[in-house]
Amino acid sequence: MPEQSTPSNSGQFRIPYETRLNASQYEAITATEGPLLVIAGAGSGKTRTLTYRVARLVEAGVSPSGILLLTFTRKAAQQMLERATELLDSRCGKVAGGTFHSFGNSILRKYAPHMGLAPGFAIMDRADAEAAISILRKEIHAGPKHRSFPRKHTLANIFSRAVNKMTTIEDVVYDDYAHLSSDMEAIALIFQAYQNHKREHQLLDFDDLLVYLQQLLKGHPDIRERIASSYRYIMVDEYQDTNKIQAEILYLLTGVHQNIMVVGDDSQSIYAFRGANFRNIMEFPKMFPGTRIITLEENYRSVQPILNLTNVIIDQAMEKYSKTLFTRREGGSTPVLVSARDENSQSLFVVHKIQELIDQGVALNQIAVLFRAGFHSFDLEIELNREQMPFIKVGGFRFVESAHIKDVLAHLRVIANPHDRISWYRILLLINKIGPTTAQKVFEAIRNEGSGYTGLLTVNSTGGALKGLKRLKELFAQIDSFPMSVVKMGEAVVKHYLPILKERHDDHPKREKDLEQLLAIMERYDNLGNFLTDMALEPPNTSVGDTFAAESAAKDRLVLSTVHSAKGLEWHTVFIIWALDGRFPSAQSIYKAEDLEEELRLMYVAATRARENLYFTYPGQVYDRSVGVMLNQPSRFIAMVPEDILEHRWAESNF
DNA sequence: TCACGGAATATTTTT
DNA sequence: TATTCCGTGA
Repeated sequence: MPEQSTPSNSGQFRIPYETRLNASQYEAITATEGPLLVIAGAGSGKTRTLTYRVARLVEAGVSPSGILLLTFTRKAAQQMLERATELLDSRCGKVAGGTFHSFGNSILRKYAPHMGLAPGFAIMDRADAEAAISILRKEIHAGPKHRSFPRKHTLANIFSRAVNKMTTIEDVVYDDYAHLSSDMEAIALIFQAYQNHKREHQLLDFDDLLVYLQQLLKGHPDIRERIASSYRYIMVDEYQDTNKIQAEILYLLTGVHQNIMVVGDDSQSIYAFRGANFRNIMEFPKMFPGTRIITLEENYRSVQPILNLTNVIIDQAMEKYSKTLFTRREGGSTPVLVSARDENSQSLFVVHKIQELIDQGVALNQIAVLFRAGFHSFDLEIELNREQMPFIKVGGFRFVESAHIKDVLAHLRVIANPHDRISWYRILLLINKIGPTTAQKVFEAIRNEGSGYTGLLTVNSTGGALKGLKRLKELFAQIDSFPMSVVKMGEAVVKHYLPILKERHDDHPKREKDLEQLLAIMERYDNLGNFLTDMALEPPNTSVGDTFAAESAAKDRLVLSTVHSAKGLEWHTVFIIWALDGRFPSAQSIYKAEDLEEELRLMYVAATRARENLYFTYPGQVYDRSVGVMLNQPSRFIAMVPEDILEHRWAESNF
């Protein structure tokens, strides 16, 4: 019962919380009742605070299943709960934790019928959504064609933005895509068609998980009460990156008790493109009157010279809660800005410097190279391979997005949901002599059968497609004939798919290894639906290639990461490459103050990852064809920083 | 109806 | 830089 959880004497606790935390952190973990906002600067022990708070609540006797910890990735939640388990005991592992999306998923599975959904609804990832939009786009936009009608990718962005900001398609187009306003009607029509499509096929995209959850809570007071009272203590990490729907969900969830704690740093808000609004954090006290605010300003991560620089960076922001980080960590060297002749010389500089660091005894996995966009590391990856330096790449183009993985997943998805048109198309188009028209016909036959992929058997194929279709039929007949474990189904599909893989991709040995990895993951599942949901909702974050295998084992590898994927992490030494004006900030962001501001925060996030050493590098003389200019200036966020805070150097030309 | 080749074109970031 | 679009030949 809640009364138990507000003990005033710390004597009953086994863990000496007060000595393990600083005064502000301790205040944050003991203020368990009522709304609480923690403004936590970079490296100020945010994760530590959350972890200890979970442990203390559990130690105080709160039922673990009554605690909800919402984080940005499932991994973040897992790590915090593991850490809490180490601190206290295994009860902490029973705390409910995950992302807003995964929370939405689990609640909706339970209450699906109340929302007119089948409990077995499927989740569409971004690629699925775009594929569906593409089909609808062609149907609706069949009329007079002009070249600049938005692509599926742009349409998906517009739709998602409107949903996450809880506004209309019209508003989004006028505000953010003004050049498309002449296509307003068609865009709105496609959006309607997309919504209908999802409804008809029992499909939910990422945004729907939030929308349906919000509607469920809002429209069903009885259910809301039940859920709200089952989670007595709610904690939210990275609150600066939540959007309006998420804020509303929290509001609805905490109506009963108001025991909500959110942690965040407005200076680290970097997901506006996804509808996140850093003002959420400033509005929290208005949403929850009586909010207690605690600020964590002591930085435990970086040495003073690094903080000097990061403070200069963030001082350029127009709008922020003011806080100044300080550290007691002494020594450390001044961050360095390195000019390189071209991209390759930048890569060589980084490789060379890393070798130096290793010689000095720095572990490879304590070094990270960060960049604005996934492809910025291509050249460096080539050099790393040449030097046989092991690395793992996080962010950018991912494992599950690669064609061969998607192909295999599509086969599994139609087993789980025979009405999955997108996956059927994908499968059928893999077969020689089958194009869109034939695929359409086959799909109609399957749909008319109703009872699932047995409909495939009714297709009497003609012409060249015969052979391929026969193989496909055999595959499904085999899977259908007797119950199989998830991984056995996977093996059957892979066996069927291998000849196709070999024919279509000249680099098939590499891709074959990826498929083995996929099978290894499947072994952990005993339910196909759960496997597919996880692959959509929480796919492995690492990029393609054999690096993937090592996800669990903490191997000694260099980390390459997008800045977004580096959020919350830290390393001994950090390199920020492509710190070139026009790349970081990106060229398309410099026209809008808002966008530029987000780039600035992104640079701040990147720089605050470093504990001891921080290097910025940029290649001179890069031609940007999209803008038609030569880029040769360092990022405007650091260009004017004086030498005593940021040392300027040239990469030696013999690299 | 499919497959292929050339031209246009838009370019992060992620649940 | 790769994807996506569009026209042509089989």
